[in-house]
Amino acid sequence: MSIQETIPAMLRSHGLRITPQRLALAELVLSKPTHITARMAYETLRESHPAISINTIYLTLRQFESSGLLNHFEVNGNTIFDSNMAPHDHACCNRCKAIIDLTHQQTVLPVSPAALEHWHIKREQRIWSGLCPECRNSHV
Amino acid sequence: MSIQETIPAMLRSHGLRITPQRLALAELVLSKPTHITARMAYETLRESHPAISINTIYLTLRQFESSGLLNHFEVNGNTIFDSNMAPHDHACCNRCKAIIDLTHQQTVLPVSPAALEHWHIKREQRIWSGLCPECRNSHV
DNA sequence: CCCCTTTTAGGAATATTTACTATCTAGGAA
DNA sequence: TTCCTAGATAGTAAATATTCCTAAAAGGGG
Repeated sequence: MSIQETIPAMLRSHGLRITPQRLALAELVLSKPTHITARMAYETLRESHPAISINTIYLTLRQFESSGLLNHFEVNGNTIFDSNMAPHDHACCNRCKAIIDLTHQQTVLPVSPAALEHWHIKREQRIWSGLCPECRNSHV
Repeated sequence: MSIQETIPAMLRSHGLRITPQRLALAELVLSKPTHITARMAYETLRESHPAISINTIYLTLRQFESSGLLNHFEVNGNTIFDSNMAPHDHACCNRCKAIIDLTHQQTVLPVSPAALEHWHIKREQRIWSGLCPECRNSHV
């Protein structure tokens, strides 16, 4: 999300109508860098929008992604939607499922390999997986 | 799969009993570097083992992975089992779903970031996604 | 305020993966 | 070789995730 751009303005600038459901979902996931599943978003939004449908959640998340407002990745059987659009990588704990961001300064610059020169690459993702410090220390 | 090691010997050395189902699956996925889904393995093995259960496929693939004979990754909604145990990365076409291997010589050496120094990292994966040359050129 | 197009909710369909369980079998022991 | 037991399998059902379909509702430009 661009600095100083309101959520309604952001939706409008991507040609998306302002609806209560869309606004609520955008505020939940787009107002700050967030990792969330469709199910988690659904459970959260049901508190304020009891009639909201999970179908709408999926549809709207896909729209946000097509509009370049979100990315998603899949790990440990979950589809995670990520509103941090700055280039970064992830580390995932296989036990507690925690996911942390790693900036490219923390890793190394990604280099598109020569073997992909005729591809049209949209995205590069890197995932480190294993046990986070807490899970590593709690009994194996 | 170690060079010159037979499939039965490989199963035995990992404490896995030799059964017709397990042998067939091992020959399908472990005898050469392979990308395969559980469903694809099931459909293939049904030809030679009509009564085989997809349950067995899932169970056995998980056993192979626990034994260090396989890895898996998730992309485009599919869980891909990969018997190439040499360090490598992947490129996936979002349209035709093709998946190619990229050796680390083709990319850059992965470096475990300092932020992960207290983690117990088991695996690092990198996925480039977009359109492969063929899909890129066929009409958008 | 009207109208058209988009959006939504809800139900159903599909696909994937796991759980449960009774039966079967591989392979070591006798 | 035969017996025995732990491990393996098939089948069914269940849990979960995701998409499809459709009628009804609603946003927002004119």
